[in-house]
Amino acid sequence: MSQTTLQYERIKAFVLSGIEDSTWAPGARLPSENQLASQFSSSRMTANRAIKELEAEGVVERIQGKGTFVAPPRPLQSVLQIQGIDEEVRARGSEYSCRVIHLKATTATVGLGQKFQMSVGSKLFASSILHLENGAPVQLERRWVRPSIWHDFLEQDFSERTPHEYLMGRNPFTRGEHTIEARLPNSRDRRMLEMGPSDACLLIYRRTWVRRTVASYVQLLHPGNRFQLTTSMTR
Amino acid sequence: MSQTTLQYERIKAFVLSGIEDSTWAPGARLPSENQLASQFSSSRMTANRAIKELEAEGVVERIQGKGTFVAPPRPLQSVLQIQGIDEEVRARGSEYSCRVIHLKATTATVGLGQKFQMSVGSKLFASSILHLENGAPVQLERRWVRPSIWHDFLEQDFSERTPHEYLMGRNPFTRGEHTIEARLPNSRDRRMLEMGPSDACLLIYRRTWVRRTVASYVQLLHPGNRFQLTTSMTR
DNA sequence: GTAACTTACTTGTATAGACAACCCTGTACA
DNA sequence: TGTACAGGGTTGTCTATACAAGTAAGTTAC
Repeated sequence: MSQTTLQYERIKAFVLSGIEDSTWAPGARLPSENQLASQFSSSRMTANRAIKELEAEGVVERIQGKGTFVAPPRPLQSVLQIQGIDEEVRARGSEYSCRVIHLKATTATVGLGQKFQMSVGSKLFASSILHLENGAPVQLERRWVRPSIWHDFLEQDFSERTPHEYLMGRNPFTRGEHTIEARLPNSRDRRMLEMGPSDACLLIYRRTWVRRTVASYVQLLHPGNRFQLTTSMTR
Repeated sequence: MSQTTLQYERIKAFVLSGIEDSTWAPGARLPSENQLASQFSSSRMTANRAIKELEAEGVVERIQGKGTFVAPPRPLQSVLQIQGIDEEVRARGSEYSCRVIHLKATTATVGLGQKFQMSVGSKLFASSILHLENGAPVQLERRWVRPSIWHDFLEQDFSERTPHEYLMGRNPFTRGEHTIEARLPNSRDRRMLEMGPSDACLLIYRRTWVRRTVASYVQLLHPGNRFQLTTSMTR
């Protein structure tokens, strides 16, 4: 083993380059573990590790008894990182501030009851916060949380620490779901976000789970001319 | 090995359940491979496999010479699958149809030149297609592609096969980037999408790369009341 | 002709052992 | 006092082997 590079890395690189330069097209069968092992004078376990990692990376597919095949190209997946609006604003080099509109206990309406999978009238905590970038509103956040998960939600000072930060610190979400749509704001929200009469809103709904229970539901309202969502795609 | 479940799966389950019920908190040190191996009367390689898979799944972190530790919770990532609008419509059980507005050669404006990283006036192919769900417009697609990558773009019949399908079949994207915003449509687009005067648009810009060159740029215009983007989040 | 069996090859799992690379701590030495 | 070293524990890589399980094709028996 006087090789400077690792054995399994060399085998991975060999297979990968063969796929890159189309020596093996998608669906084509690759050399077996034994063939690779003898070609690189390694043990089968080392070839196995190399190919198994390529499988985990989605590059190849393996079928017991048949062989290893180049995986077909998969659809692109777009990833958008969910971080706090305050970090996002500061990351752009802008000054962040916020105004707490209200913070109170309330009861579940029909819509909220469905979202939380709880009966109408159950207790919920609600908050409404306006987030500003250099003094201009960029997000109106309406949030409902399940009291049993964050019982001291109402005692927080959200002008110091955003709800997002507080919730994540206490009980990190384990799952979430987004819905994004565009619409015109009602007159109250338009005034709040200081939007012109012909500006549209980007509206994001986010529902999060802690383990198996719905933990929070958020509506994020953005002025369309001052906010953009960007994501990047990879396979 | 008369166990019905696999050894490495049993070890993984053991460690995972310990993390789930907070026996080991984030940052805590897990038993070493040798300890796990003797506890499960397996070989160290089997314990190694179990823990290495947990590392690949992001559950634990390993430091050579020190040990294995419970990984801190990472930010949620939201994934939205990019598929053709036709598949999306059909997946909802609706009838898909489309109208090709135009399909022609054109030249790069200042904006397009920047997007494609090419000089103003360079040749580009352009298409404009209206996608309908049960006869109602759901997406107005304006697309520009680099001729050198898809030289027979203009000869395609996009009423038969969508541009997305054609492009992916010929030269699958290797990278992409999205921008999402909300705005009111101009009167021409509003007519085209059969939208009411108070309906907003969800506007998605998508730029894609094939290897290192910008390959296509798309504007997707959706009527806000007939279209929603949904995504799910995982760690 | 067809069904059952055999054989060869594939991947999947597991073992026992070896040495390397790295971290930490305690100890001996200057 | 401070530095160098040794030892023991940890993960990282690799070997050689074994058997199980699945696929495919050929062969035999009926």
